[in-house]
Amino acid sequence: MTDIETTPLFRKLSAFVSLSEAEVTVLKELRQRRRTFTAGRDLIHQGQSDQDIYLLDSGWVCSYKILPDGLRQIVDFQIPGDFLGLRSALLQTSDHSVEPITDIEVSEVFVADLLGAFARTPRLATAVLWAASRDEAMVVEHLVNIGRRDADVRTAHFLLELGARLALVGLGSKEGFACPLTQYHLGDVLGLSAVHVNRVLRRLREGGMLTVHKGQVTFDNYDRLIAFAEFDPTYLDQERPFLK
Amino acid sequence: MTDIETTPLFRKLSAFVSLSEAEVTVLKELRQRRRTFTAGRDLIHQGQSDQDIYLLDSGWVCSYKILPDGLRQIVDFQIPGDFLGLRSALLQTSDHSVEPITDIEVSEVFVADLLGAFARTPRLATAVLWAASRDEAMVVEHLVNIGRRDADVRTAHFLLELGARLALVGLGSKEGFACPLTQYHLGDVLGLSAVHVNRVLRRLREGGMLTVHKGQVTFDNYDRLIAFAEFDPTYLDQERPFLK
DNA sequence: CGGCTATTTGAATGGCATCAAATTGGGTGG
DNA sequence: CCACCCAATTTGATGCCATTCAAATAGCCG
Repeated sequence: MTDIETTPLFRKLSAFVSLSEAEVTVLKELRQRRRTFTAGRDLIHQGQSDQDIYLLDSGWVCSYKILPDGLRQIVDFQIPGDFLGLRSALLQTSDHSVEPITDIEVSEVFVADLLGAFARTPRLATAVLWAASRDEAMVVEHLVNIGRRDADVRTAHFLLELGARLALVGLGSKEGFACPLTQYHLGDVLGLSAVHVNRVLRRLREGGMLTVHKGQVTFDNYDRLIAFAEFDPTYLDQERPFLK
Repeated sequence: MTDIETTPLFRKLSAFVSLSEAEVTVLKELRQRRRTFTAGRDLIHQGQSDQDIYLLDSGWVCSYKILPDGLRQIVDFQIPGDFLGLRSALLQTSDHSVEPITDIEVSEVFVADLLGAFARTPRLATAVLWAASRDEAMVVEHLVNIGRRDADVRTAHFLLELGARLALVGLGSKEGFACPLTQYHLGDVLGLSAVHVNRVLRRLREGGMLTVHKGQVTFDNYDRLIAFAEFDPTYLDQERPFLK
């Protein structure tokens, strides 16, 4: 296993709380078996109970819900350093499914171990609560996006936000980012049909704002794009650890 | 102050973890000044930083975001026992505003006290993490509702879910519940115009499913309604404490 | 009773979905 | 290396759901 201080989870939690030697050790011991999953095969099924928690080491996954009529809504994408199934474990039953978009590597974490770690190192519990709050803030922004913005602004805003998240872990910049999502994925996350996503992307491209092509999102004019999308670029910033 | 064991927060956390005598004492000591706010005046402003946390004792509030063009999206309603501003405090700046819908009573909780309580009684931290997960699950369900259901089903589903939440704290039943929301509130929470909400409510009424009148939501035919709304009535159930 | 807010209804517009079909491109096996 | 296949992308045509604008009615409070 690589040195923990370079892992995405450590980097993420460090943004909130300066972890002590002992806390890092606890964090390290949480990780059990390393596992890999292939793209497209669900890791967690809606309705499943008592499944384990995973920590995403590499690759992309999405959490989604399926409605009775087969429509799908993607709630969020997870990138390295994110927990998979933490909420499901706490609530004892999964309210959503989780599907790998690319092949992924995860570390298994046992629920009992995690709760034990919280008991022994409370600052870790607070740090995980912080991370959960950050996830919730992203879902909330997503909700507003779907509820109140039209398709063009919504799409631009979503891609900017995804780029900002990826930039935080070194996987993107103002130029753009590598993106394995299809137009079907984009439709399901944006609450649009894939056909309409295609038209939206064409308008954004012809407006000189962004291009999506061959697994690459390119911001052609970053400043015009953030103005158009009403995007707040400071949104995900976390400049200083909160808990000393 | 009333006996803590009858407070909504205690009832809620007890659904997840059996609290010890010592933990109850800590919970009791968290509550500082009791304050009241009048309907319509924001308690927390979008963009504000370093504000305190409140615990809602009575009344209804909503959390919302305002877009640059003035459109509003209500993210969630809070009812007694819910924290206000917990996420904002952890993230150090508020990504949303909070407005009382009715006159409300809150207890002030200092951030430092709460973090201190987590350090001394880790089970409390886990319980609050559980409560936060439950809140996130509700936001996720709301997201799916807006993203993928048409206006009629969306509205029916939302009112059923609100009724279920209220039933958990003794404020509603299969018959219906008292509801201070206007059609503007419903529009802003459902991502619809108030005018269209009116038409939707008429269709639901004429379909014999539910009636909204004079601050009262009445489920005229509960079974037909849950079938129509694709509502899972077990959704918020929490039958047994998870942490012994 | 007057004034305000919330509700209700109508008519016209438009954004997005749906259905259908053509085209592109990557991957695979012969 | 080419032929083929399948998935993803692209474009057109049509219809509907929800918005917007407008105005009337109902209900509540001072």
